[in-house]
Amino acid sequence: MPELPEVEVVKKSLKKIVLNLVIKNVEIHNKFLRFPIEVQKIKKMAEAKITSIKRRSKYLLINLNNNFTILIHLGMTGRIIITNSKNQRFKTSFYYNLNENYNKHNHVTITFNKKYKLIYNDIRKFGFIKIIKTNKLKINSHLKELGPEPLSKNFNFSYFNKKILNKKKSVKDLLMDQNFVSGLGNIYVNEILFLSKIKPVKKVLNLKRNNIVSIIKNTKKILKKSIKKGGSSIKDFNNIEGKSGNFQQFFNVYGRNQKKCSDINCKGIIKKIKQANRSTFFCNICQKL
DNA sequence: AGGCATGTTACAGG
DNA sequence: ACCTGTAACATGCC
Repeated sequence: MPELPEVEVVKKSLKKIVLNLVIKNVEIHNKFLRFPIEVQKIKKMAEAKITSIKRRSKYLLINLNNNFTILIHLGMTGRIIITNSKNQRFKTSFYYNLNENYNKHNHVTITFNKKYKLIYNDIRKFGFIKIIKTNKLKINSHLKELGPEPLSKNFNFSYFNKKILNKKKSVKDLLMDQNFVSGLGNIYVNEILFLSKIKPVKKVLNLKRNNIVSIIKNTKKILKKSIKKGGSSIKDFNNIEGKSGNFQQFFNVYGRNQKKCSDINCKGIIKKIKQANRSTFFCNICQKL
């Protein structure tokens, strides 16, 4: 579920609950995530206080007052569950199919003062948790090569135009490249290219000025709108107010194979193809090469 | 049963 | 050295 808007919503939710709490205990139920958890290292975070919570791309950074940062990536199915002293879940969490079985995918439990708990749950275990020296974050291998945040001023025409020189890849592959722009994923890239009326297989060297302008504009627009709607969820996702993210109902192409183009003036049909092993959805008429 | 899934990265080959 | 594409990771759903 998590692309930039979902991680941003999780970050905002976390800030409201766990900021300034003190870690009292860390339990590892299963250390074999994308990268094995360094058990001793993470256990040493006991007694540290959370001083700030940030997001970079799809990564969450939980800064502590002991000069360390907990770096979390949610992968495809990672979610964070926060419970209070009565083990009641705050409605802050990614969760889907939270049936009686869900807690078999709880991998890490961090207990705070007030008996609040942060549980890292991840079905497919593509996510990870690492402990990094805060002053080494800039040279961390996950973060150092990342392109600009799509919502920042650094993601602008001159940056885009300069970066695509001599590139042979398709515009979809470009936008998926976290070193070009960081935080977009398969859903939002498909949606951005629909709004920009550009065929995902179009080569970047064939992009016109107005294509670039339109991609940048639509990227910012759709991400902002999704964050405002509480993110999207193919399954269930609740934000701190207990409302589900419902941005998915605004999808124009993602998951709409063979359906009519959502532009009422267009007679097109949504097609599904594969690019770089990922599904691409586009309207066969209004998205042009 | 087989294909598919919101992500990243190690590796092979050019 | 760079660039590009592919496969792999693990689990569940349809």
